[in-house]
Amino acid sequence: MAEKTLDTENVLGYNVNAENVFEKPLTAGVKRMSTTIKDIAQLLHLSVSTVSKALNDYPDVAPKTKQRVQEAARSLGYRPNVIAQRLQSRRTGTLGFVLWYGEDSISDPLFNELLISMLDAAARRQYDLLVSACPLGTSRPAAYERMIKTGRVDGFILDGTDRQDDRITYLCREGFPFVVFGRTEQDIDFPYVDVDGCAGVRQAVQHLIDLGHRRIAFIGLPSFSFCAYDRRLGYEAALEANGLPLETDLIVEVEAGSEENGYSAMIQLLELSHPPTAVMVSSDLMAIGALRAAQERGVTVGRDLALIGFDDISLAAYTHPPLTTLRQPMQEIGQRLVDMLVCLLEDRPLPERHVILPPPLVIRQSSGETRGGP
Amino acid sequence: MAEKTLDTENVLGYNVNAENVFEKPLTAGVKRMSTTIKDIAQLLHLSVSTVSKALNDYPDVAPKTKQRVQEAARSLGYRPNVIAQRLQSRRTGTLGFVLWYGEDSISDPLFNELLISMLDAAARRQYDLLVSACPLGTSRPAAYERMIKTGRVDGFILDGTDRQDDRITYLCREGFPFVVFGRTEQDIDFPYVDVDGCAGVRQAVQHLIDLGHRRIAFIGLPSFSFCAYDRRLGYEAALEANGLPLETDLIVEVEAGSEENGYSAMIQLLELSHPPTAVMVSSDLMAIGALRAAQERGVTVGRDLALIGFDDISLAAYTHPPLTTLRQPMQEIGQRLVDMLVCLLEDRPLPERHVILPPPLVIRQSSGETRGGP
DNA sequence: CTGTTAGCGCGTTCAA
DNA sequence: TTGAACGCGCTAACAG
Repeated sequence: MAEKTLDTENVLGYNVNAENVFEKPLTAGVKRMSTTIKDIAQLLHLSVSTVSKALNDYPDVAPKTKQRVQEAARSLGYRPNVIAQRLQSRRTGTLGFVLWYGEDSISDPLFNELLISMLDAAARRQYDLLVSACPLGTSRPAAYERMIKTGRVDGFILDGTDRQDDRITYLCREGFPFVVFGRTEQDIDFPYVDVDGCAGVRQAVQHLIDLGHRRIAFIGLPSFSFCAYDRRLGYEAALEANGLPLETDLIVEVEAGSEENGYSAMIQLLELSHPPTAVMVSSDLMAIGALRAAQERGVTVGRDLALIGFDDISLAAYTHPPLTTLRQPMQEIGQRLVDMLVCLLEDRPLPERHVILPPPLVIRQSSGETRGGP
Repeated sequence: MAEKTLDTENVLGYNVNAENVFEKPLTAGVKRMSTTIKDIAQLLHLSVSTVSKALNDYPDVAPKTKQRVQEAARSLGYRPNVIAQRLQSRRTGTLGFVLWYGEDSISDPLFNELLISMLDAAARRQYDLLVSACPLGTSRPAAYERMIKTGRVDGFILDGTDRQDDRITYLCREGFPFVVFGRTEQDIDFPYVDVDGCAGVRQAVQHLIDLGHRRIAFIGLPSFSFCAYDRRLGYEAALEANGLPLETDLIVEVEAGSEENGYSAMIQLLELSHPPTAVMVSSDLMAIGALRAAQERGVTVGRDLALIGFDDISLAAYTHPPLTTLRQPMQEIGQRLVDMLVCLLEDRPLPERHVILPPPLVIRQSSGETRGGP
């Protein structure tokens, strides 16, 4: 959202973030498209309530009328108006997802997969998914509060947790249903699905150690993010378990997981007087940047340098060399998030309140072959 | 959506696509969260309608009461219930977007940008965007029909048009509002935004010709897709304008714009007895695959071979060598689509009914420097 | 200026 | 077994 290429400008001079508490009512433009229960009732000389009951398969309707009604409905192409159903039932049948975007997170390659799997699972459960995009930097609880107060959604799916996450504090206090992709360090219990970044990275780094590496660097994300911190812990744990020293020179923390940041972090590592022989990178996009940096400096990844990423984005298999990485099973994650939230909303017991999935280590060529001693 | 990793399976055995015309009503679980107009009315000993009018700034309310009401509303954190507003106004305030996904289109890198810009523009106009994911292969008009009949949306945004597009035929016949990213060859007039793929590719190929290339290949998408065909026309036009022959050997059409397909198309071209010296590729993702193929075969892109992509995805700047490409201004496209549809919905005149944006040629290293004759 | 009445389309009492 | 009456929360027409 950097550039303002559009010439139509802020057409109404409308400022969404202003203290404009009262959204103006939707104006005019009435159009009738679909058939209603009333139409069927009139056609069949029945009462509206009988038709309604027939359509919803109530037991106290004569089988004959039930059939007549359903046939009429079918032939008229009747579909119940969800807005009316929602008002009546006081349930929106809608799951909310707020997409927090910054300059960099716009092209997050995993988001597509998460979105599609959530949409798919939601549709299967007869729910809509309402996605709302908000720029990072605005108050986060406020965005959720608005959706709650205006009655748009029944519950939320959150992702990208911070170690201390104000959204979770807020939603818990409100008692509004939600599930989370990710964990926090807060002393609050909430339902979540997460990938075990710590164990995954630990396994990956162990793999590097087993290959003979001793100077292993780490390129990570800002440690206020839970998963960033979690992954880093895995890195530290692996070193410690193998009696290797933790050298601060070898740890680079960047602001966002972009290609460019991976590139410059790698340059920084390569310029060290005693550069690492292996690098664990917290995201594939950054790993691709790191790959480019190495290539530019004449360092052959997979031979002179071992590199492991995180995510297993679709391109990871096609880099040069193909990227060893930890795979995030986004399909399963999205599906489970939706299933859990729907359980919550329908007062069904949750099979598992906390799901932690292991990210499988996908070994390709970037981590190289076994090598000699240090 | 290839794998079925989830063990919870089809929990209810519910089949969305079945002839299940009547969605079961949303069950139980009533919860009161927000304050209503009624609450304010009771608190202030006023009638509901007066409060409503005060909130909506009607002229026929005493300034004093208006202020009292607005203050009460503010302090109670009142937000109008959008569901009720929608039922009343018979407008959903919601734009619909159906995301058609296949195996490959899941990781379409441009979709993120389109989505965010649409969400952003919609929010600015006080509209929600309802995204619905449907697998390719199911009836397309049916998906839109369902959203219309159930009263979920006021209008649609379509993308990825075919030269003959059944969705457009359907929506036109229904007289339901929609705008399109892309054009068709049908004899129907509808509002659209599109990128001039023909002119863009023509310019790109001309650039290659100006660099001295004479054997220029084309890797394209299936020609039932409008933009695929459009781009190919640009390729052919450029050749013809320069008196170059059209050689069918040099044209490869793949099924989808994946990295792998770009790779194998490129391999096919390189194995020709008389391979091309330049290749115009219809998408960046495919161009990245083509890059890999060239590299693998020891062909140095930017020197031995010129390569141009299409899209300007964020990674295009970071390939090796950086990719010359035609940039699709997704921000502007998404914004314009939303603005146009909102105009339609609010019966405001459309500034432009047909918008065709030129895709700027972004010259990087993959197209190489000027070279000698053929 | 305010309040009463009506209705958006639906599901759900409770009488008949 | 059917239908009449009510309410979800809101806006809108009309009386007072």
